[in-house]
Amino acid sequence: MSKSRTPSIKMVADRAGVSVATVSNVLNGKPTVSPDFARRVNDAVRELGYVVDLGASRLRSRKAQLAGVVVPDLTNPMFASFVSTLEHLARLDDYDLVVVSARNNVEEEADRLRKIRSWRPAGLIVIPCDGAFAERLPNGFFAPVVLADRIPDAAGFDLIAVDNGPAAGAIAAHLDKQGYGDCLVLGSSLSITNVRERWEGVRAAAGRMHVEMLEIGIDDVNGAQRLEERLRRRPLPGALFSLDHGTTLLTYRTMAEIGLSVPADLAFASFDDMEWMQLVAPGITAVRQPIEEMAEQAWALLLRRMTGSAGKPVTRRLRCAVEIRGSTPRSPLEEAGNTKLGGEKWTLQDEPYSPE
Amino acid sequence: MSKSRTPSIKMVADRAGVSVATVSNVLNGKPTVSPDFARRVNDAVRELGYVVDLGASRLRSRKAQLAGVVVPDLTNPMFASFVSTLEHLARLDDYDLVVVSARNNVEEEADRLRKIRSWRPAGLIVIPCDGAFAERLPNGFFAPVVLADRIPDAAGFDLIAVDNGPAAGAIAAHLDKQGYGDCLVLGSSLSITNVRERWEGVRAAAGRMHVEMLEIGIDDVNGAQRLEERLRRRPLPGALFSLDHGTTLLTYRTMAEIGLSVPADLAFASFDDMEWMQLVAPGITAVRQPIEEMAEQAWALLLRRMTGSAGKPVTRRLRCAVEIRGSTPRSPLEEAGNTKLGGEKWTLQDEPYSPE
DNA sequence: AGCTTACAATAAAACGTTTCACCAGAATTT
DNA sequence: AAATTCTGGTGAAACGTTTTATTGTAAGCT
Repeated sequence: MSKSRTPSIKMVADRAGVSVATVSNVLNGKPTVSPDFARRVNDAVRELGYVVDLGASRLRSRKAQLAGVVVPDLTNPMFASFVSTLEHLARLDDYDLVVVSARNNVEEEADRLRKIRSWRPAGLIVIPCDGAFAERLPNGFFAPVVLADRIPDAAGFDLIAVDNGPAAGAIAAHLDKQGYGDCLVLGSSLSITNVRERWEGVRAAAGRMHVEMLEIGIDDVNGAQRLEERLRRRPLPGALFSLDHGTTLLTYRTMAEIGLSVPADLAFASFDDMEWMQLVAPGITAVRQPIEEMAEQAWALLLRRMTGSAGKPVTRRLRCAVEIRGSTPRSPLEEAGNTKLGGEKWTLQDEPYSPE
Repeated sequence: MSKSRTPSIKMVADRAGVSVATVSNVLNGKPTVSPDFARRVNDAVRELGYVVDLGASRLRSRKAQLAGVVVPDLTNPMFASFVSTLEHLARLDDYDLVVVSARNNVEEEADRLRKIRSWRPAGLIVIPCDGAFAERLPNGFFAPVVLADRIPDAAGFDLIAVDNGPAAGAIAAHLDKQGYGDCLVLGSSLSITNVRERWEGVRAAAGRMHVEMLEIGIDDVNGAQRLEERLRRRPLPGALFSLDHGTTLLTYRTMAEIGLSVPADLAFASFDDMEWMQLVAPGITAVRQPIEEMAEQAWALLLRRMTGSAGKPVTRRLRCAVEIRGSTPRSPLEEAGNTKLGGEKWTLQDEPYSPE
């Protein structure tokens, strides 16, 4: 047997009896090649099972067709579906994607960003771990960067996000209108800009309802304990509003462990709508983010930037939908048993949102 | 301003006043370099913000330090956490990962496999879409391949999977022992080898319980309709056992829409334990797969193969845990109200499993 | 018939690295 | 002091491509 290696363009050229340049021309669809030669090359390619070496190809041609994606956590279903959509879109435009997760860790994110430069991507889509993203971006990074979902402290970035404030405000207004006197707002950390925006949205729209915020961190045992203590103290708040996915999970589990029941003991709403929230009874009132659309817009924008469109940084806010379900019934004191699955769907009206 | 480009090793060499070779030696920690020169090089690297070009580096050194990962669907939480674990492990061993999703599509998987060769990975970890994986692996592929989770029809692959048969059998035995007379087993498709193994495990362990299988496909409206029709027909089966995540989701939602209640109308169990299954009331009896361990074993095995360990293909079966919860109470006819959240945990005994 | 144009194919340079062979000088041995 | 071995450093080749410039040949024009 021949000492087989993965075949190179040279081996193809030899086998087809042509020059390397001709093989390259055929493979890249250059028009100046006769049908006869093209056939011979294609045959050789097929017989050898040749595929181009991306590294070498990119090195020489200096065109990347490669984008990097950095997300805080792949196991979060929101981000997973964000990545999955991006992957699909990128493929349609003939781009490759290098995806990395920061595992909810700021230093790891910085590390990944440094590392991803080695790939020489033509652009980057990043969902940053927190607002201080700008500090972690390597200084000599030239490729365009589009941020998504989470809002950076510093200006000057392209940004595709959702209207956190108004959407959270819609939930607060809903709770207020239903007659809840006070609402305990829960979130991982106000250092995450989204959580901050949501909390501010709640305060702005709370009306007569008294609101209060409790930060419980990410995977933080102390935070979890503070939450449990609060839920064991009496009187309970009339409603709970959890501002992010991780917090919602923890809160809901804690309530179950303590034996609190929704909505009899308190109402419950969540930012981030997950699949199971319409499977539990009663369904959980939640803000649903247009995650696929976010991916689409982010990709479209990055693609424009990668193909040379200059211009001022763009900020776009996408509109969330609010799903009203059984966990926040009209009047918590009088009728506490509306456990109908699912619920009416209420969409934010189309009012313009102007960031900053 | 200088016409800045992303800095190359040559620019570093110029700035440090040394040769390119020396820069390379410093960067790769070659011992034969004086502290003084090393410092100068490191300074220049820092000032320029230089990072190596992975493509060029790999091209010349011919050592890849790169592995590919192909999963059927990133939005499936199981696979997402599989990938996330792999990513972490790979980083610890200084490997890069290229992750792609086949989006539950056999042709797309074939396409991705072809494409991923262009990266010249040193190895591949694949969770195949179905058993016919071998046909889709490009013929001239030399790097080692480790399959995970799903069992291929053809032999000759390294494989890390779970003990589908025994685990599913344990659920069937449990249902039988609880006195359910018949069980409708649901799954996406028997063309997925896991589903087949599980179904066979059920049949082998069903005892006196009558079992029947219904395939409902993946995102298949006809299948969904067949399921709904069956659930509207009377008499209902005593128990439902769903063999994969997607099917569980669909089934549970359909039951809710029809107005069937668990476990009053029928018992319900699932292969694949998801977070929400202990959040709903009653909790859902489920088989929990050791997904992180699967990733660990797959990586360890691939790493061995990539670093030259030859030898016969290895098959390893990991043991699943069975979580008994309120959805499959002891006696469905007499006591139909045990809706306690959570439940006792039952682990498979440590009997050897031989996959021939 | 001569002279330009157009075409098809190729040789060779280049991309950013790593590695190999080599070299000058210092340190050691004889 | 001459001969040898180390030592720390460098020039140039090589990796697998794409691209540019160049060649040889056939066709089109006076």
